[in-house]
Amino acid sequence: MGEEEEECDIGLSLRLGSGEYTSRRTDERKRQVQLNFLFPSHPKKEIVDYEVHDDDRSSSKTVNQNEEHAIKKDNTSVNSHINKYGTTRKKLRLTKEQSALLESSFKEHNTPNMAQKQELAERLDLRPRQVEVWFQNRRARTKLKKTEVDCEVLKKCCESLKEENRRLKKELQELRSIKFGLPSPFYVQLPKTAALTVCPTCERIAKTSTTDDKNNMVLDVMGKSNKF
DNA sequence: AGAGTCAAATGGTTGG
DNA sequence: CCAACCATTTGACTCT
Repeated sequence: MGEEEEECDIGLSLRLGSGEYTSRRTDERKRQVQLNFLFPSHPKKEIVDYEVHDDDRSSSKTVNQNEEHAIKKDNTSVNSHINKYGTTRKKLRLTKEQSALLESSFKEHNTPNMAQKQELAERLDLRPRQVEVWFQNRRARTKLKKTEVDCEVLKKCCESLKEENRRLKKELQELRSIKFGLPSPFYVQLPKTAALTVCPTCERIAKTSTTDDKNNMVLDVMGKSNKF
């Protein structure tokens, strides 16, 4: 019949023919290479999606388990959408109990070792891979949250620096008007700060790090210029 | 309907 | 080289 069905059949036969599971990545990669070799035009993503439902990551027990969780929540919520390869990807919703236990163990250590994952998986009636994925996603969420917080802090910091900048500019204006004995509204634009900080006679560069220093410097310059 | 959430998939990087 | 991790993407599901 249709091309889609043919692809599905091919997928099934390959899936059943997978060898002994050694490691997630190496096995996946071996299959990917094999599939890419056999079907160079086959969409990569969907081949892998299809394969993933096979190995130890989704034993028949766990598929039933996932369905059970979904059914518990809502009988109609089990998604039976069938993709073009005849496979389904059901959305697992962790129960409150599962989430709570995962959360509490995350607080203890956010990167559990293999034995800890295994133990958690047994306690939660999940696969170790699911526990691993949950911790990965959880770390990502923590990091995202931290980034958001950091961003807020930086925004506030930026705002206060802007405010400080405005304040210093205003202060500088006032100091310049003091120098020329003009009231603030009659402020006259002077050369840039650098010119102000250098004494015209001795060419001494003044220190301008504090308000007092600036005041002293201005008074110093004024004192010298009075002698002219 | 579409935006948001989150488990899962995928590919890249890295330390041992 | 490989296991473990991370960043990003996908897709199922929920909420408004």
